[in-house]
Amino acid sequence: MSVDKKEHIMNVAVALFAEKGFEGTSIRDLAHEADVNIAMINYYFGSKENLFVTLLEAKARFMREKIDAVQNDPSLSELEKINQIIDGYINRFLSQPAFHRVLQQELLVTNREMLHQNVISLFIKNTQDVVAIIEKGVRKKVFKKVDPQLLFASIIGTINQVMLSRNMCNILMNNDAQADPYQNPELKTRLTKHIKQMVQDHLLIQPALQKKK
Amino acid sequence: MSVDKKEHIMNVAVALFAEKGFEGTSIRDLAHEADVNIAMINYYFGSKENLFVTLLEAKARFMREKIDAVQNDPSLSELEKINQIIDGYINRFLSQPAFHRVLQQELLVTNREMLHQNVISLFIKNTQDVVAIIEKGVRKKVFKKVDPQLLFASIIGTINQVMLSRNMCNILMNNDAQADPYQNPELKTRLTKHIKQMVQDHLLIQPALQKKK
DNA sequence: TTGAATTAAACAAACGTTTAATTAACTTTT
DNA sequence: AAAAGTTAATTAAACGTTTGTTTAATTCAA
Repeated sequence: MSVDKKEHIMNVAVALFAEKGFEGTSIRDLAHEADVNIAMINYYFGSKENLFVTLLEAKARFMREKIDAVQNDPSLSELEKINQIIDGYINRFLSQPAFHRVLQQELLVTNREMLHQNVISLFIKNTQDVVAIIEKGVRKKVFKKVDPQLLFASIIGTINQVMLSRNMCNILMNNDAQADPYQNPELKTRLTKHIKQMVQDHLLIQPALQKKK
Repeated sequence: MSVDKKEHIMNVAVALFAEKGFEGTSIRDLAHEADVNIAMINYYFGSKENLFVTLLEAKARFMREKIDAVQNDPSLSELEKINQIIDGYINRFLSQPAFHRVLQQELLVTNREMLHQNVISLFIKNTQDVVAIIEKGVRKKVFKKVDPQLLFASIIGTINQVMLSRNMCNILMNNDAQADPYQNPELKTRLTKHIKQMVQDHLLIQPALQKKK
């Protein structure tokens, strides 16, 4: 019963933080939206900031699995690994747009230093892993000599750009303004196809291979 | 005297909003940091929200020039136009990191609807123009059949990704943690080279042309 | 002397948090 | 199995701050 309620509060909190930001969301808002007493939030989480940290830690665990699995699979070529990582990111980001929004906000705002560092450390490991895969491909001469860090930035940045604003995404996708683009399976299809094609064009030495679709 | 002071307040406001967010910055903070009386902010701008709008409108004017100029230049090829637009975005974003951060925050937070719409409308026109250039290149068969909207998202998204967090950018660039990466000319060089190369690889039909560096 | 610029002080409202009292849910004792 | 005891969950109310904004008085410049 108590665990359910805690989780319920956290889910409402993600939605509100995503919409209004951390500072913009009051505990009274949150309590009202979650239909619990104001005091319950401090009772469960100690403080508003602690609720945020708890929330981050709980959700962030699900973020590392894919890359770990891909990295240690010897049967995959470097390009296949990159492609699977692209799939992984698209799936993860699109399936939790509210949480993703909260993370992005925390990256942009630098005055809550501890939270900021927490979020950044989530990204560092992933960056290093992906960069390592690209560099291996370059050494093997299956990839051109690219800028691995910035190519990673392009992959993530493309998805992030689409996730920046529901409104802007609808304009990009030619949807009507009220729609939720992240529920639309076409977005995932287009995103996946575009990013993979772009990365492949940029990485592969023999363009002939590209035709083997 | 009064114009100088107004501008001074706006400059301090951009810096504070960028660091702490709009809700996270109090008028007292701002007044103290700008070394003016608390009442002066409402005296000049009417309200905190109005200060924000004024700030947006004042800074956003500088954002449209480049694309307008490029778009109507008949001497440029489509690829040259794209390349110049890439230069334009990189220069603009890197030269005003604080303001850029404020814009991004406003895109992520959706509860101040009017401001949100204001920021979005800045991007729409640019998106449409760039998409039109790409589509023209595709019709002329100098470009492959790409996804113009998402390619634009990749260009902007790559720069945005690097601008997300000073801290994360330093990790990407192998700088020490305290440095200001946006002052480092190497970032601009790397970004420009990477994005242009990637876009070119993705767009151009004849890969032989790429070697003509 | 008139109007704008500037100030310190005060305003109500909203903020995160805490308190003290009450209810609910188990444990232990009889 | 009922009663007593114990801990946890929940509540309304209040706490002291801080918030954005306004007022009324004062200084400054033309």
